[in-house]
Amino acid sequence: MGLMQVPRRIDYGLRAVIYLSGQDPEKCCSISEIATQQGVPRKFLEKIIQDLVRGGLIKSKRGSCGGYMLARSADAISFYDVIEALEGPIAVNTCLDPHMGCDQLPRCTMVGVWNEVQRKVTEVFTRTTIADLRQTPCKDLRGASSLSSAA
Amino acid sequence: MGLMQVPRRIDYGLRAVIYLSGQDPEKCCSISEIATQQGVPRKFLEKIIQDLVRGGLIKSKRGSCGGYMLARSADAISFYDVIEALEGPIAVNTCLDPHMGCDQLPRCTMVGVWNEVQRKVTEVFTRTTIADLRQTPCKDLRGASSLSSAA
DNA sequence: TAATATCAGACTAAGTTAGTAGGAATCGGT
DNA sequence: ACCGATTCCTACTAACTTAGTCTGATATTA
Repeated sequence: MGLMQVPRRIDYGLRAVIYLSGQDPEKCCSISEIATQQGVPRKFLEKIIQDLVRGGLIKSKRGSCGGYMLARSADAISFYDVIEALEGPIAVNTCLDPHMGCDQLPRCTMVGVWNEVQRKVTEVFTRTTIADLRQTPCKDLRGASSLSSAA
Repeated sequence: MGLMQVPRRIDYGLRAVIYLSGQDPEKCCSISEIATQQGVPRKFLEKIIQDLVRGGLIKSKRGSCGGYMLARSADAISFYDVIEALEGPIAVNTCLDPHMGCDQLPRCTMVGVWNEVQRKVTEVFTRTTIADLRQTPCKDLRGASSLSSAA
């Protein structure tokens, strides 16, 4: 079910970052707090957040009263930053993966399409920042989008 | 490797349909012909093409001198038609899947983003027809796209 | 030093993907 | 009527990925 579907890791990671963006910037939030607030399995979230720490998006403080906070302001963190820190670059088809390339390139006519899709997806994710997502009500967005996509 | 990557099935299925679109519309092409011409494992392609037959995109003729041909003209078959026949509808995140929905909807702020991405991807795939892909040289497309995306 | 947290790595169970194998049904030509 | 070519159908498998869990080490504060 669900072609081109984003993995749970990314959904969870984004939720965590969004949650942190809504907290006092000086406050440290523990894994348990984030996990319960966002409804994400605690141990799983722990690993995800580690990747975000290594990726430099989140700062951590160890020990008692430790926890996590954003490494920079929410409007300087894009959706794409989170996605890339967790799963690496987007590659809609293997032929766009710089490591592999297209085996039958001269005759292939699809690369242009994959490229266009990838560019559009990347554009949205790059343009959207975590700050954009803080307070927007969801019901309106969803109704509007699905109606306009149906039209 | 490769977030949001399209499965091989779809790549192979598209190649087959594109190949058929380049043949005489009355000619029946066998699996072996398509497979060797497009460099796709034969038995695997067999199953994929079956799905396209069931989806009504390809007509088949059994028996000796049998084979496959497009069920309708190439400009009436979109990329999306092939994709959907092989893998069902696109759902960028589970919360967009009508069966599941979003568990934490009132507080969720991401649905709008997923929706926008999905709409754009779907738009490209719906707009592009198999006929568009027949003769376009690939090198030009690729060079142009990657340059403009880098800019 | 005790409690509380992050950090690190191995492990697992279930599902998906990419294919293979073997054969039954069907058709054209002789 | 038969033979060869081909589609059609079902079951199977090996490798990989995903979504977690478990155990424990390390660092910090009180």
